[in-house]
Amino acid sequence: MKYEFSEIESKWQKKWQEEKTYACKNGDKRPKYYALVEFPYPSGQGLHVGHARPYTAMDVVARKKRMDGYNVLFPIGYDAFGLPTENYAIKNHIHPAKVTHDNIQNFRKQLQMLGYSFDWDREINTTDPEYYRWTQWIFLQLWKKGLAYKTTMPVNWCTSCKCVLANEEVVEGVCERCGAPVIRREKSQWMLKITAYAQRLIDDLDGLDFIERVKIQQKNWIGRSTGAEVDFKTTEGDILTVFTTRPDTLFGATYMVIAPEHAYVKKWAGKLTNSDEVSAYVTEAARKSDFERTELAADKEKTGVELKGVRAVNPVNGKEIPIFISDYVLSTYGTGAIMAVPAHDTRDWAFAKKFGLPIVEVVKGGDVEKEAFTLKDDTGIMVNSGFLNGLTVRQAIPAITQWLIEQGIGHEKVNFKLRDWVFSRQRYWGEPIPMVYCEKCGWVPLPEDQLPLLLPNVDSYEVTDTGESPLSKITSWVNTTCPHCGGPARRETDTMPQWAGSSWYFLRYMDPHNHQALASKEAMDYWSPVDWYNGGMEHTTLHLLYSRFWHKVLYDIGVVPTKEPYQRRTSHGMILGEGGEKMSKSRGNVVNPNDIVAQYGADTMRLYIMFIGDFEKAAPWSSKAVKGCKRFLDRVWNLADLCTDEMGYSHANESNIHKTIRKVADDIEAMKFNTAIAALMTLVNDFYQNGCSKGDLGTLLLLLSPFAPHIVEELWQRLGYSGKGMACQQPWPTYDESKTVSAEVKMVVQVGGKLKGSIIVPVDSEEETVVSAALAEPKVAAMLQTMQVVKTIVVKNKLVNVVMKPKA
RNA sequence: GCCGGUGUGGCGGAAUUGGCAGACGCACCGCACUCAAAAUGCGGCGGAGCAAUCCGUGCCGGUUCGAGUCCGGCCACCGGCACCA
Repeated sequence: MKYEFSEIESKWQKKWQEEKTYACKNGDKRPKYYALVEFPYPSGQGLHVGHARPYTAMDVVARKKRMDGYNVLFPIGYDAFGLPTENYAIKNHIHPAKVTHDNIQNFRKQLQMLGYSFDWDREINTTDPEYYRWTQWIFLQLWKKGLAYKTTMPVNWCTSCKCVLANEEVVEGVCERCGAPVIRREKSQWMLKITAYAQRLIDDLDGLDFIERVKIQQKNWIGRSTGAEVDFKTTEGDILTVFTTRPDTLFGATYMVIAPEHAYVKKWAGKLTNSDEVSAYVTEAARKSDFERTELAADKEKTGVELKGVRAVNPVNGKEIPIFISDYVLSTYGTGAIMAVPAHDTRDWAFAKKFGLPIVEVVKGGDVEKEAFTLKDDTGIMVNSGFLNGLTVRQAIPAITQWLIEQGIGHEKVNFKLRDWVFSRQRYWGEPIPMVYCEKCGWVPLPEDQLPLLLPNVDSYEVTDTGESPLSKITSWVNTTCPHCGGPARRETDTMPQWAGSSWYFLRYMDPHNHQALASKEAMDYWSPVDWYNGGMEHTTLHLLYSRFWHKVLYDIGVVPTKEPYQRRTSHGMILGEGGEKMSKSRGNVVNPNDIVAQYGADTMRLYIMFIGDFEKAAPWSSKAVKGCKRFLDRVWNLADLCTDEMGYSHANESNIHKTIRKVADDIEAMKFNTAIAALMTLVNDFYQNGCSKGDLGTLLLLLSPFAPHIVEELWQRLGYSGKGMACQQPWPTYDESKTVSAEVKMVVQVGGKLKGSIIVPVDSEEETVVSAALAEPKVAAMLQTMQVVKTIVVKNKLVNVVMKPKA
């Protein structure tokens, strides 16, 4: 009897489809478990082995949880709005909806080919008007809460996509998606006020089971820092406010710097004696792309111009100090102005050295002529600082802050690096923003009963030269009436970014066919929160942060029952090409899951992708190693012919079976899928060694079923177990703790920590018994001719270490 | 520069919480089966040595009866942030 994987796999996949084996029910009495994977973008290339790793992992988890007795929600859908589809549509003159539809067909087929236990009745698609109706609805709620606003500001403009990007989408000055340079451009944009949630996005991480690196990366991205705002009087009689995290160094502030974009540059323009030089610098700074700025930042070469004719006054000592403009000060952070303390800040130090400005040491502990002394702890003592002298930095910060408050010129202040989310995209294939502009009433939201605002058909999806969305050309759609006053008005023509639909999709799965709400209250109460969400690290500061933000807003307006959407977040490593480099079309090292399934079957594919290595780390694909997994399944298959008819456990394997039941369960929970499979392989090797009964094999099949469900169902049926139902519907085997240990144990004998041999003793033997057995061990006994025992260390059931010294 | 992570055989990787380094798999070698090969089964497989033994988890030092694991100091690579005051 041969293992015909291809027939077996289609047989069971068909049965699962027909019987809806993996459908789950809202409100079921069993405890719920919500396992989530990041839904794919249905690209034309189809499913990639990079998808198979996290999807298989969570499928294993979902299948295991069902066997543990949970009502498991394990859904899938498609994040289908986005640029590649639109670009493909433009090139081939096919409607993006058609492209999307075809790609989804292909993805669905591939996902089913791998035997994933998704509940296919809950499949969603972000481009479906019944779906994006609620994406638009959420936007309206954000508007009502004052969290959506339109403003003109310099934005990141991708020169190739001809589209605005969020800060999160710009990587090293280039577009994250296409790699083209990003320039800054003034544009009127919809913005979402994620900054209003900055503190809560940090604080609420505490109660979550996110892997630590995700928490840290999110915290760094949000970038909270505590300091003070300080007002400096100027010779113009106005006030220049700065933000500093080092108010303790105020006595060392020998000059000030403001960003080239700072409003005061214009305000003081008339007073400046070097206005030509200043405006030249401002123009030059504005001209620089983000890429050039980033490049220059790398070598830290400082540039700047003094604003001659205007000076500021240091409030602690009354000294007049110069004011510079320089692009090392960012207009978007703090107040866009700083007090420069060259002795204790490396950037200010470099600038001061270049421009010959005074460096005044106010914290003793370094050599400020050589480099800035920046430690912010108790290492340094305040000097040259009047009433602060003698204090440590940590003591000086509250002291000076108190003084600033008393003087009425400053206060404590918290700042974040996080900026508001640029939400407009000048493209066709996205959710229309349901807003209307009326000359009389301003921006007016579409009434909720007019949702969904359908994406109109256009003749051409080409981007316009002016950088406006293709929608702007459809005048019949753009021109409308104001929902407020009934007068003529224009629709917003920008669409939402791809992150919109994915910010709430996990809620729709809970109740995907609801026409009254994004999901019913009952459904959300039952399923919330997602118990385990696995996804890529690349989404940590984008999707994961955005969806936490939206969820908190929905929580605040009473729509969702929990503060946080996801209880546990884990992340998988990348699958690399055979040589260890990234898989890419250009390198020609892409592995297509279809080929692996055709050659070895879905079960081998699943098993290998889980066995390949540590789930959290990158792992190179090996076409040779795949065979090892196929060989293992062949060995399992052949056991059906070798096993005895006995229904219980055969004695020789019993303790190993109990141990393996525990190990596989523990390893799945800890994402150690590779060692879970190794344990199953060991057990199979034992079966070959010691023989196995039908009962042994039945248990092995149940343990294997989350990983290789098709072969398991087939063997389960052939062994005659089908009266109990399918293997995937069985409870997880139980183990007996007492049977995981054998009656006797091998203990290691060491002398001075070096391995000398081993002894077999009954479990939990007394120390004296163990020690005398150890001393009788031949090698140890031989050593005792010339040595004497100093002491012995016994680790229960593990080892004996005898410490010796030469006989006197 | 800052934050996080990782360094273990020819390769992918194991090793509760300081207790037999190299589980499991790949590759390779040997044996059985075969006319032969493949497949399969069984065995071997860190290095040096005939052996007893010695050496071995990126490098240098330390703590400990005992260190891949803990501490101090380096090096290399990967990921994130990057003039955030």
